[in-house]
Amino acid sequence: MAVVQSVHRAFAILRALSSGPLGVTEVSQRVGLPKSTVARLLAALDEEGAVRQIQAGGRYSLDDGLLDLAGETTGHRNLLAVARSHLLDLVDSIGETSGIGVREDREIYYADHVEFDSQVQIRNWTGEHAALHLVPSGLVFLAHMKAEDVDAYLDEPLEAATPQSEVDPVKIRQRLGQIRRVGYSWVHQEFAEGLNSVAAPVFNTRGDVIAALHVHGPAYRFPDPEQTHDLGILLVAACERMTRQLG
Amino acid sequence: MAVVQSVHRAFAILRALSSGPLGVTEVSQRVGLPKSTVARLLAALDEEGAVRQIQAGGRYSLDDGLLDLAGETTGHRNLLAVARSHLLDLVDSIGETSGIGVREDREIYYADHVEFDSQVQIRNWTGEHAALHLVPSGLVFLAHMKAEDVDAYLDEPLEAATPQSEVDPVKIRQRLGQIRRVGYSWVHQEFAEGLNSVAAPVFNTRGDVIAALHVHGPAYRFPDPEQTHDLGILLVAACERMTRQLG
DNA sequence: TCTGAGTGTGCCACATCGTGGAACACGGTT
DNA sequence: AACCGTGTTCCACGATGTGGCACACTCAGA
Repeated sequence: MAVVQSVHRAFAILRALSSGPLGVTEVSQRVGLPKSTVARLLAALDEEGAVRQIQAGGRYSLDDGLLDLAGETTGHRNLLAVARSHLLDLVDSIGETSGIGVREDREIYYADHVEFDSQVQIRNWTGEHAALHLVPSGLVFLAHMKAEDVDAYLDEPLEAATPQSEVDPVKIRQRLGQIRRVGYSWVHQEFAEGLNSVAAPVFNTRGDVIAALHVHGPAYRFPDPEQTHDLGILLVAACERMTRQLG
Repeated sequence: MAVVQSVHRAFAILRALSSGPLGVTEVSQRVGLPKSTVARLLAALDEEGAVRQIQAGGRYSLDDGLLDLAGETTGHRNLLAVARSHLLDLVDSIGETSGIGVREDREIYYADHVEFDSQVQIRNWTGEHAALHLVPSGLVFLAHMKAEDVDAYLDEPLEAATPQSEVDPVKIRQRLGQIRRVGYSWVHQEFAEGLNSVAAPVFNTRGDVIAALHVHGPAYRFPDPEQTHDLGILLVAACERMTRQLG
Protein backbone atom coordinates (compact mmCIF):
# COMPACT_ATOMS: atom_id res chain seq x y z
CA MET A 1 0.00 0.00 0.00
CA ALA A 2 1.31 3.41 -0.93
CA VAL A 3 2.06 5.56 2.06
CA VAL A 4 0.84 9.10 2.56
CA GLN A 5 3.73 11.33 1.57
CA SER A 6 2.30 14.45 3.23
CA VAL A 7 2.07 12.74 6.62
CA HIS A 8 5.69 11.64 6.42
CA ARG A 9 6.73 15.13 5.40
CA ALA A 10 4.79 16.63 8.27
CA PHE A 11 6.57 14.34 10.73
CA ALA A 12 9.94 15.16 9.18
CA ILE A 13 9.18 18.80 9.90
CA LEU A 14 8.14 18.01 13.47
CA ARG A 15 11.38 16.09 14.00
CA ALA A 16 13.39 19.03 12.63
CA LEU A 17 11.62 21.33 15.10
CA SER A 18 12.21 19.00 18.04
CA SER A 19 15.75 20.39 18.27
CA GLY A 20 14.40 23.92 18.73
CA PRO A 21 12.62 26.74 16.91
CA LEU A 22 13.42 27.14 13.20
CA GLY A 23 12.43 29.40 10.32
CA VAL A 24 10.77 28.21 7.12
CA THR A 25 14.04 28.41 5.18
CA GLU A 26 15.94 26.49 7.87
CA VAL A 27 13.31 23.73 7.97
CA SER A 28 13.30 23.64 4.17
CA GLN A 29 17.05 23.04 4.16
CA ARG A 30 16.93 20.39 6.86
CA VAL A 31 14.12 18.32 5.37
CA GLY A 32 15.04 18.93 1.71
CA LEU A 33 11.74 20.39 0.55
CA PRO A 34 10.85 23.67 -1.21
CA LYS A 35 9.93 26.56 1.07
CA SER A 36 6.35 26.73 -0.22
CA THR A 37 5.85 23.05 0.60
CA VAL A 38 7.27 23.53 4.08
CA ALA A 39 5.18 26.67 4.61
CA ARG A 40 1.98 24.87 3.67
CA LEU A 41 2.73 21.88 5.92
CA LEU A 42 3.64 24.22 8.78
CA ALA A 43 0.33 26.02 8.30
CA ALA A 44 -1.50 22.71 8.55
CA LEU A 45 0.45 21.70 11.67
CA ASP A 46 -0.25 25.15 13.12
CA GLU A 47 -4.01 24.62 12.65
CA GLU A 48 -3.66 21.33 14.50
CA GLY A 49 -1.82 23.01 17.37
CA ALA A 50 1.27 20.90 16.80
CA VAL A 51 3.43 23.92 15.99
CA ARG A 52 3.15 27.66 16.47
CA GLN A 53 4.85 30.66 14.98
CA ILE A 54 6.81 32.43 17.69
CA GLN A 55 6.07 35.82 16.18
CA ALA A 56 4.33 36.86 13.00
CA GLY A 57 6.54 36.19 9.99
CA GLY A 58 9.09 34.50 12.26
CA ARG A 59 10.25 31.10 13.40
CA TYR A 60 8.17 28.06 14.29
CA SER A 61 8.38 25.82 17.34
CA LEU A 62 6.60 22.75 18.60
CA ASP A 63 3.42 23.53 20.47
CA ASP A 64 1.18 21.87 23.03
CA GLY A 65 -0.95 20.00 20.52
CA LEU A 66 1.51 17.14 20.51
CA LEU A 67 1.62 17.12 24.29
CA ASP A 68 -2.17 17.10 24.41
CA LEU A 69 -2.19 14.05 22.16
CA ALA A 70 0.72 12.40 23.91
CA GLY A 71 -0.60 13.36 27.33
CA GLU A 72 -3.08 10.54 27.44
CA THR A 73 -0.26 8.23 26.51
CA THR A 74 2.07 9.71 29.13
CA GLY A 75 -0.43 9.47 31.97
CA HIS A 76 -1.35 5.99 30.93
CA ARG A 77 2.26 4.85 30.73
CA ASN A 78 3.07 6.35 34.10
CA LEU A 79 0.18 4.45 35.60
CA LEU A 80 1.32 1.20 34.02
CA ALA A 81 4.95 1.80 34.98
CA VAL A 82 3.95 2.32 38.60
CA ALA A 83 1.60 -0.65 38.52
CA ARG A 84 4.21 -3.07 37.25
CA SER A 85 6.03 -3.55 40.52
CA HIS A 86 2.74 -4.03 42.40
CA LEU A 87 1.54 -6.59 39.89
CA LEU A 88 4.83 -8.45 40.30
CA ASP A 89 4.38 -8.39 44.08
CA LEU A 90 0.87 -9.82 43.73
CA VAL A 91 2.10 -12.63 41.49
CA ASP A 92 4.81 -13.47 44.02
CA SER A 93 2.50 -13.40 47.02
CA ILE A 94 -0.60 -15.02 45.50
CA GLY A 95 0.85 -17.22 42.81
CA GLU A 96 -1.61 -16.38 40.03
CA THR A 97 -1.62 -13.99 37.10
CA SER A 98 -2.25 -10.33 37.96
CA GLY A 99 -3.41 -7.41 35.87
CA ILE A 100 -4.56 -3.79 35.81
CA GLY A 101 -7.74 -2.42 34.28
CA VAL A 102 -8.97 1.10 33.59
CA ARG A 103 -12.53 2.18 32.88
CA GLU A 104 -13.67 3.15 29.42
CA ASP A 105 -17.36 4.15 29.62
CA ARG A 106 -19.28 0.95 30.39
CA GLU A 107 -16.29 -1.34 30.12
CA ILE A 108 -13.04 -2.29 31.76
CA TYR A 109 -10.03 -2.13 29.50
CA TYR A 110 -7.24 -4.50 30.53
CA ALA A 111 -4.10 -2.44 30.08
CA ASP A 112 -1.37 -4.75 31.36
CA HIS A 113 -0.75 -8.02 33.17
CA VAL A 114 1.99 -10.09 34.80
CA GLU A 115 1.82 -13.81 34.20
CA PHE A 116 2.38 -16.33 36.92
CA ASP A 117 2.72 -19.61 35.16
CA SER A 118 3.05 -19.79 31.40
CA GLN A 119 3.12 -23.60 31.57
CA VAL A 120 -0.58 -23.64 32.38
CA GLN A 121 -2.24 -21.55 29.71
CA ILE A 122 -4.23 -18.66 31.14
CA ARG A 123 -5.62 -16.41 28.51
CA ASN A 124 -3.91 -13.03 28.23
CA TRP A 125 -6.56 -10.35 28.70
CA THR A 126 -4.36 -7.34 27.99
CA GLY A 127 -5.94 -5.29 25.26
CA GLU A 128 -9.38 -6.79 25.91
CA HIS A 129 -12.52 -5.14 27.21
CA ALA A 130 -15.19 -6.48 29.52
CA ALA A 131 -18.51 -5.08 30.70
CA LEU A 132 -18.20 -3.54 34.17
CA HIS A 133 -20.80 -5.77 35.87
CA LEU A 134 -19.13 -8.99 34.68
CA VAL A 135 -15.67 -8.57 36.17
CA PRO A 136 -14.40 -7.67 39.63
CA SER A 137 -12.43 -4.66 38.39
CA GLY A 138 -15.60 -3.31 36.83
CA LEU A 139 -17.61 -3.91 39.98
CA VAL A 140 -14.94 -2.05 41.94
CA PHE A 141 -15.43 0.96 39.66
CA LEU A 142 -19.21 0.72 39.98
CA ALA A 143 -18.93 0.46 43.77
CA HIS A 144 -17.14 3.83 43.93
CA MET A 145 -19.17 5.58 41.24
CA LYS A 146 -21.70 8.34 41.80
CA ALA A 147 -25.16 6.93 42.52
CA GLU A 148 -26.64 8.58 39.47
CA ASP A 149 -23.96 7.09 37.23
CA VAL A 150 -24.61 3.65 38.74
CA ASP A 151 -28.32 4.19 38.06
CA ALA A 152 -27.56 5.09 34.47
CA TYR A 153 -25.39 2.03 34.04
CA LEU A 154 -27.92 -0.39 35.54
CA ASP A 155 -30.82 1.13 33.58
CA GLU A 156 -29.26 -0.15 30.37
CA PRO A 157 -29.75 -3.81 29.46
CA LEU A 158 -27.10 -5.98 31.13
CA GLU A 159 -25.89 -8.95 29.14
CA ALA A 160 -24.80 -12.21 30.71
CA ALA A 161 -21.60 -13.94 29.69
CA THR A 162 -22.11 -17.29 31.48
CA PRO A 163 -25.02 -18.94 33.25
CA GLN A 164 -23.47 -17.62 36.50
CA SER A 165 -23.46 -13.98 35.36
CA GLU A 166 -25.34 -11.71 37.77
CA VAL A 167 -27.51 -9.30 35.78
CA ASP A 168 -30.25 -8.42 38.31
CA PRO A 169 -29.79 -4.72 39.19
CA VAL A 170 -31.10 -5.19 42.73
CA LYS A 171 -28.60 -7.93 43.48
CA ILE A 172 -25.81 -5.96 41.80
CA ARG A 173 -26.56 -2.94 44.03
CA GLN A 174 -26.38 -5.16 47.12
CA ARG A 175 -23.13 -6.53 45.87
CA LEU A 176 -21.69 -3.03 45.36
CA GLY A 177 -22.53 -2.19 48.98
CA GLN A 178 -20.62 -5.26 50.16
CA ILE A 179 -17.64 -4.36 47.98
CA ARG A 180 -17.54 -0.89 49.53
CA ARG A 181 -17.56 -2.49 53.00
CA VAL A 182 -14.81 -5.06 52.47
CA GLY A 183 -12.80 -3.10 49.88
CA TYR A 184 -12.41 -5.87 47.31
CA SER A 185 -14.55 -7.76 44.80
CA TRP A 186 -14.74 -11.45 43.79
CA VAL A 187 -16.23 -12.85 40.60
CA HIS A 188 -16.66 -16.61 40.20
CA GLN A 189 -17.07 -17.78 36.60
CA GLU A 190 -19.41 -14.90 35.74
CA PHE A 191 -17.35 -13.57 32.90
CA ALA A 192 -15.74 -16.76 31.64
CA GLU A 193 -16.34 -20.39 32.52
CA GLY A 194 -13.58 -21.78 34.69
CA LEU A 195 -12.16 -18.37 35.58
CA ASN A 196 -12.20 -16.68 39.00
CA SER A 197 -10.89 -13.25 39.83
CA VAL A 198 -10.49 -10.77 42.65
CA ALA A 199 -9.88 -7.01 42.33
CA ALA A 200 -9.43 -3.86 44.41
CA PRO A 201 -9.37 -0.12 43.59
CA VAL A 202 -6.49 2.32 43.06
CA PHE A 203 -7.45 5.90 43.98
CA ASN A 204 -6.08 9.28 43.00
CA THR A 205 -5.56 12.13 45.47
CA ARG A 206 -9.19 13.23 45.01
CA GLY A 207 -10.54 9.85 46.01
CA ASP A 208 -11.61 8.80 42.52
CA VAL A 209 -10.92 5.27 41.31
CA ILE A 210 -8.46 5.50 38.46
CA ALA A 211 -7.59 1.84 38.02
CA ALA A 212 -8.19 -1.60 39.49
CA LEU A 213 -5.65 -4.33 40.11
CA HIS A 214 -6.83 -7.89 39.90
CA VAL A 215 -5.59 -11.45 40.17
CA HIS A 216 -7.27 -14.23 38.27
CA GLY A 217 -6.82 -17.97 37.99
CA PRO A 218 -8.48 -21.18 36.89
CA ALA A 219 -11.49 -22.11 39.00
CA TYR A 220 -10.23 -25.60 39.72
CA ARG A 221 -7.41 -24.24 41.92
CA PHE A 222 -8.22 -20.60 42.63
CA PRO A 223 -9.16 -19.52 45.16
CA ASP A 224 -8.82 -21.80 48.18
CA PRO A 225 -12.29 -21.15 49.73
CA GLU A 226 -10.73 -20.57 53.17
CA GLN A 227 -8.61 -17.79 51.69
CA THR A 228 -10.99 -15.52 49.81
CA HIS A 229 -10.92 -12.83 52.47
CA ASP A 230 -7.14 -12.97 52.94
CA LEU A 231 -6.57 -12.80 49.20
CA GLY A 232 -8.91 -9.83 48.97
CA ILE A 233 -6.94 -8.05 51.69
CA LEU A 234 -3.71 -8.65 49.75
CA LEU A 235 -5.27 -6.92 46.75
CA VAL A 236 -6.46 -4.03 48.90
CA ALA A 237 -3.00 -3.64 50.44
CA ALA A 238 -1.27 -3.62 47.06
CA CYS A 239 -3.70 -0.98 45.79
CA GLU A 240 -3.18 1.14 48.89
CA ARG A 241 0.58 1.07 48.38
CA MET A 242 0.11 2.03 44.74
CA THR A 243 -2.33 4.80 45.69
CA ARG A 244 0.24 6.25 48.10
CA GLN A 245 2.97 6.01 45.48
CA LEU A 246 0.86 7.96 42.97
CA GLY A 247 -0.22 10.63 45.48
CA MET B 1 -3.24 29.01 1.26
CA ALA B 2 -4.86 25.62 0.88
CA VAL B 3 -4.27 23.39 3.83
CA VAL B 4 -3.00 19.84 3.66
CA GLN B 5 -6.04 17.61 3.99
CA SER B 6 -4.03 14.47 4.72
CA VAL B 7 -2.29 16.08 7.68
CA HIS B 8 -5.61 17.18 9.19
CA ARG B 9 -7.02 13.71 8.63
CA ALA B 10 -4.00 12.15 10.29
CA PHE B 11 -4.48 14.36 13.34
CA ALA B 12 -8.19 13.56 13.45
CA ILE B 13 -7.22 9.90 13.65
CA LEU B 14 -4.69 10.61 16.39
CA ARG B 15 -7.33 12.49 18.40
CA ALA B 16 -9.75 9.58 17.99
CA LEU B 17 -7.08 7.21 19.34
CA SER B 18 -6.26 9.46 22.29
CA SER B 19 -9.35 8.04 24.06
CA GLY B 20 -8.00 4.50 23.78
CA PRO B 21 -7.25 1.75 21.26
CA LEU B 22 -9.62 1.45 18.31
CA GLY B 23 -10.03 -0.71 15.23
CA VAL B 24 -9.98 0.57 11.67
CA THR B 25 -13.76 0.42 11.40
CA GLU B 26 -14.24 2.25 14.68
CA VAL B 27 -11.80 5.01 13.67
CA SER B 28 -13.50 5.20 10.28
CA GLN B 29 -16.85 5.78 11.95
CA ARG B 30 -15.51 8.37 14.40
CA VAL B 31 -13.66 10.48 11.84
CA GLY B 32 -16.13 9.97 8.98
CA LEU B 33 -13.72 8.57 6.41
CA PRO B 34 -13.77 5.33 4.37
CA LYS B 35 -11.94 2.40 5.92
CA SER B 36 -9.33 2.24 3.17
CA THR B 37 -8.48 5.90 3.72
CA VAL B 38 -8.17 5.35 7.47
CA ALA B 39 -6.10 2.20 6.95
CA ARG B 40 -3.67 4.02 4.70
CA LEU B 41 -3.29 6.94 7.10
CA LEU B 42 -2.82 4.54 10.02
CA ALA B 43 -0.09 2.76 8.04
CA ALA B 44 1.67 6.09 7.53
CA LEU B 45 1.34 6.98 11.22
CA ASP B 46 2.59 3.51 12.11
CA GLU B 47 5.72 4.07 10.02
CA GLU B 48 6.27 7.30 11.93
CA GLY B 49 5.90 5.51 15.25
CA ALA B 50 2.90 7.63 16.19
CA VAL B 51 0.59 4.63 16.37
CA ARG B 52 1.01 0.89 16.57
CA GLN B 53 -1.19 -2.09 15.93
CA ILE B 54 -1.73 -3.94 19.19
CA GLN B 55 -1.77 -7.28 17.41
CA ALA B 56 -1.68 -8.25 13.76
CA GLY B 57 -5.00 -7.48 12.10
CA GLY B 58 -6.22 -5.85 15.29
CA ARG B 59 -6.73 -2.50 16.93
CA TYR B 60 -4.44 0.52 16.86
CA SER B 61 -3.24 2.68 19.73
CA LEU B 62 -1.06 5.72 20.16
CA ASP B 63 2.63 4.88 20.34
CA ASP B 64 5.80 6.49 21.66
CA GLY B 65 6.55 8.46 18.51
CA LEU B 66 4.39 11.32 19.69
CA LEU B 67 6.00 11.22 23.11
CA ASP B 68 9.43 11.25 21.52
CA LEU B 69 8.48 14.39 19.59
CA ALA B 70 6.70 15.97 22.52
CA GLY B 71 9.42 14.87 24.91
CA GLU B 72 11.76 17.65 23.92
CA THR B 73 8.88 20.00 24.48
CA THR B 74 8.07 18.48 27.86
CA GLY B 75 11.63 18.53 29.14
CA HIS B 76 12.12 22.04 27.87
CA ARG B 77 8.88 23.26 29.43
CA ASN B 78 9.75 21.62 32.75
CA LEU B 79 13.06 23.42 32.75
CA LEU B 80 11.41 26.76 31.96
CA ALA B 81 8.65 26.18 34.51
CA VAL B 82 11.21 25.50 37.23
CA ALA B 83 13.35 28.45 36.10
CA ARG B 84 10.51 30.95 36.26
CA SER B 85 10.45 31.34 40.02
CA HIS B 86 14.23 31.70 40.14
CA LEU B 87 14.18 34.35 37.42
CA LEU B 88 11.51 36.22 39.38
CA ASP B 89 13.68 36.04 42.51
CA LEU B 90 16.64 37.43 40.58
CA VAL B 91 14.59 40.32 39.23
CA ASP B 92 13.40 41.11 42.76
CA SER B 93 16.83 40.94 44.33
CA ILE B 94 18.91 42.56 41.58
CA GLY B 95 16.43 44.86 39.91
CA GLU B 96 17.28 44.09 36.29
CA THR B 97 15.85 41.79 33.64
CA SER B 98 16.71 38.12 34.01
CA GLY B 99 16.71 35.23 31.55
CA ILE B 100 17.59 31.63 30.89
CA GLY B 101 19.65 30.25 28.02
CA VAL B 102 20.32 26.73 26.76
CA ARG B 103 23.09 25.64 24.45
CA GLU B 104 22.46 24.76 20.84
CA ASP B 105 25.78 23.73 19.26
CA ARG B 106 27.93 26.89 19.11
CA GLU B 107 25.21 29.19 20.32
CA ILE B 108 23.15 30.11 23.32
CA TYR B 109 19.40 30.08 22.73
CA TYR B 110 17.50 32.45 25.00
CA ALA B 111 14.46 30.43 26.03
CA ASP B 112 12.69 32.73 28.48
CA HIS B 113 13.07 35.96 30.44
CA VAL B 114 11.46 38.01 33.20
CA GLU B 115 11.44 41.76 32.69
CA PHE B 116 12.32 44.18 35.42
CA ASP B 117 11.29 47.53 34.08
CA SER B 118 9.26 47.82 30.93
CA GLN B 119 9.40 51.64 31.15
CA VAL B 120 13.06 51.57 30.16
CA GLN B 121 13.20 49.54 26.98
CA ILE B 122 15.50 46.58 27.27
CA ARG B 123 15.46 44.39 24.24
CA ASN B 124 13.71 41.04 24.75
CA TRP B 125 16.19 38.33 23.84
CA THR B 126 13.84 35.39 24.18
CA GLY B 127 13.88 33.42 20.98
CA GLU B 128 17.26 34.84 19.96
CA HIS B 129 20.61 33.13 19.60
CA ALA B 130 24.09 34.37 20.41
CA ALA B 131 27.55 32.89 19.88
CA LEU B 132 28.85 31.24 23.04
CA HIS B 133 32.01 33.38 23.38
CA LEU B 134 30.08 36.65 23.17
CA VAL B 135 27.70 36.23 26.10
CA PRO B 136 28.17 35.23 29.75
CA SER B 137 25.76 32.29 29.50
CA GLY B 138 27.81 30.95 26.60
CA LEU B 139 31.08 31.45 28.46
CA VAL B 140 29.59 29.55 31.39
CA PHE B 141 28.87 26.61 29.07
CA LEU B 142 32.38 26.80 27.59
CA ALA B 143 33.91 26.94 31.08
CA HIS B 144 32.33 23.58 31.99
CA MET B 145 32.78 21.90 28.63
CA LYS B 146 35.22 19.10 27.86
CA ALA B 147 38.66 20.47 26.91
CA GLU B 148 38.48 18.87 23.47
CA ASP B 149 35.11 20.47 22.79
CA VAL B 150 36.50 23.85 23.90
CA ASP B 151 39.45 23.30 21.54
CA ALA B 152 37.07 22.50 18.70
CA TYR B 153 35.02 25.62 19.42
CA LEU B 154 38.03 27.94 19.63
CA ASP B 155 39.62 26.46 16.50
CA GLU B 156 36.76 27.84 14.41
CA PRO B 157 36.85 31.54 13.47
CA LEU B 158 35.35 33.68 16.24
CA GLU B 159 33.40 36.70 15.13
CA ALA B 160 33.27 39.92 17.09
CA ALA B 161 30.01 41.73 17.70
CA THR B 162 31.38 45.00 19.14
CA PRO B 163 34.84 46.56 19.37
CA GLN B 164 34.96 45.17 22.91
CA SER B 165 34.33 41.55 21.85
CA GLU B 166 37.06 39.23 23.04
CA VAL B 167 37.98 36.83 20.21
CA ASP B 168 41.55 35.86 21.14
CA PRO B 169 41.46 32.13 22.05
CA VAL B 170 44.32 32.47 24.56
CA LYS B 171 42.53 35.21 26.46
CA ILE B 172 39.22 33.33 26.25
CA ARG B 173 40.86 30.26 27.80
CA GLN B 174 42.20 32.37 30.65
CA ARG B 175 38.77 33.81 31.12
CA LEU B 176 37.18 30.35 31.28
CA GLY B 177 39.60 29.39 34.07
CA GLN B 178 38.54 32.44 36.03
CA ILE B 179 34.87 31.64 35.50
CA ARG B 180 35.41 28.13 36.87
CA ARG B 181 37.09 29.62 39.95
CA VAL B 182 34.48 32.23 40.82
CA GLY B 183 31.45 30.38 39.44
CA TYR B 184 29.94 33.22 37.41
CA SER B 185 30.69 35.15 34.23
CA TRP B 186 30.51 38.85 33.36
CA VAL B 187 30.37 40.35 29.86
CA HIS B 188 30.66 44.12 29.38
CA GLN B 189 29.38 45.41 26.04
CA GLU B 190 30.96 42.53 24.12
CA PHE B 191 27.78 41.32 22.56
CA ALA B 192 25.84 44.56 22.27
CA GLU B 193 26.87 48.14 22.84
CA GLY B 194 25.47 49.50 26.06
CA LEU B 195 24.56 46.10 27.46
CA ASN B 196 26.16 44.32 30.41
CA SER B 197 25.29 40.87 31.67
CA VAL B 198 26.20 38.30 34.33
CA ALA B 199 25.42 34.56 34.22
CA ALA B 200 25.92 31.35 36.20
CA PRO B 201 25.39 27.65 35.42
CA VAL B 202 22.54 25.26 36.25
CA PHE B 203 23.72 21.64 36.52
CA ASN B 204 21.96 18.31 36.22
CA THR B 205 22.57 15.38 38.56
CA ARG B 206 25.54 14.23 36.45
CA GLY B 207 27.27 17.57 36.78
CA ASP B 208 26.61 18.73 33.21
CA VAL B 209 25.54 22.31 32.56
CA ILE B 210 22.02 22.20 31.18
CA ALA B 211 21.15 25.89 31.30
CA ALA B 212 22.47 29.26 32.40
CA LEU B 213 20.58 31.99 34.19
CA HIS B 214 21.61 35.54 33.53
CA VAL B 215 20.72 39.11 34.43
CA HIS B 216 21.39 41.93 32.03
CA GLY B 217 20.97 45.68 32.08
CA PRO B 218 22.00 48.91 30.41
CA ALA B 219 25.68 49.72 30.88
CA TYR B 220 24.99 53.22 32.15
CA ARG B 221 23.52 51.83 35.38
CA PHE B 222 24.45 48.16 35.56
CA PRO B 223 26.45 47.00 37.35
CA ASP B 224 27.60 49.17 40.23
CA PRO B 225 31.38 48.43 39.95
CA GLU B 226 31.58 47.74 43.70
CA GLN B 227 28.93 45.06 43.33
CA THR B 228 30.12 42.85 40.49
CA HIS B 229 31.24 40.06 42.81
CA ASP B 230 28.14 40.20 45.01
CA LEU B 231 25.87 40.18 41.97
CA GLY B 232 27.75 37.18 40.61
CA ILE B 233 27.24 35.34 43.89
CA LEU B 234 23.52 36.05 43.71
CA LEU B 235 23.42 34.38 40.28
CA VAL B 236 25.41 31.42 41.56
CA ALA B 237 23.06 31.02 44.54
CA ALA B 238 19.95 31.13 42.37
CA CYS B 239 21.45 28.51 40.05
CA GLU B 240 22.38 26.29 42.99
CA ARG B 241 18.81 26.43 44.29
CA MET B 242 17.49 25.56 40.83
CA THR B 243 20.04 22.75 40.47
CA ARG B 244 18.84 21.24 43.77
CA GLN B 245 15.21 21.60 42.72
CA LEU B 246 15.84 19.72 39.48
CA GLY B 247 17.88 16.95 41.17
C1' DT C 1 -18.28 -28.65 9.78
C1' DC C 2 -20.56 -24.98 7.58
C1' DT C 3 -22.35 -20.44 7.21
C1' DG C 4 -22.76 -15.67 8.08
C1' DA C 5 -21.12 -11.43 9.92
C1' DG C 6 -17.78 -8.21 10.61
C1' DT C 7 -13.21 -7.20 10.59
C1' DG C 8 -8.67 -5.37 8.37
C1' DT C 9 -6.17 -5.46 3.89
C1' DG C 10 -5.12 -4.61 -0.87
C1' DC C 11 -6.14 -3.12 -5.61
C1' DC C 12 -6.94 0.31 -9.03
C1' DA C 13 -9.41 3.93 -11.92
C1' DC C 14 -9.86 8.48 -11.28
C1' DA C 15 -9.58 13.31 -10.22
C1' DT C 16 -8.58 15.99 -6.46
C1' DC C 17 -5.21 17.68 -3.91
C1' DG C 18 -0.43 18.59 -2.95
C1' DT C 19 3.47 20.17 -5.30
C1' DG C 20 7.09 23.48 -6.24
C1' DG C 21 8.67 27.27 -9.16
C1' DA C 22 8.22 31.91 -9.24
C1' DA C 23 6.75 36.27 -7.83
C1' DC C 24 5.73 39.15 -4.07
C1' DA C 25 5.80 41.76 0.44
C1' DC C 26 8.45 42.84 4.22
C1' DG C 27 12.23 44.01 7.29
C1' DG C 28 17.00 44.74 8.14
C1' DT C 29 21.46 46.23 6.61
C1' DT C 30 24.64 48.87 3.95
C1' DA D 1 17.95 53.77 -2.52
C1' DA D 2 19.53 49.25 -3.27
C1' DC D 3 20.32 44.74 -1.89
C1' DC D 4 19.64 40.51 0.59
C1' DG D 5 17.21 37.04 2.81
C1' DT D 6 13.21 36.01 4.92
C1' DG D 7 8.18 34.20 4.98
C1' DT D 8 3.92 34.31 2.09
C1' DT D 9 1.01 33.61 -1.82
C1' DC D 10 -0.37 32.16 -6.41
C1' DC D 11 -1.31 28.79 -9.86
C1' DA D 12 -0.41 25.30 -13.67
C1' DC D 13 0.29 20.72 -13.43
C1' DG D 14 0.54 15.85 -12.60
C1' DA D 15 1.52 12.81 -8.83
C1' DT D 16 -0.54 11.30 -5.13
C1' DG D 17 -4.43 10.41 -2.22
C1' DT D 18 -9.03 8.90 -2.62
C1' DG D 19 -12.71 5.64 -1.88
C1' DG D 20 -15.42 1.89 -3.86
C1' DC D 21 -15.03 -2.72 -4.01
C1' DA D 22 -13.34 -7.30 -3.61
C1' DC D 23 -10.77 -10.28 -0.82
C1' DA D 24 -8.79 -12.91 3.17
C1' DC D 25 -9.29 -13.85 7.75
C1' DT D 26 -11.38 -14.70 12.29
C1' DC D 27 -14.99 -15.69 15.26
C1' DA D 28 -19.53 -17.06 16.75
C1' DG D 29 -23.52 -19.69 16.19
C1' DA D 30 -26.18 -23.43 14.29
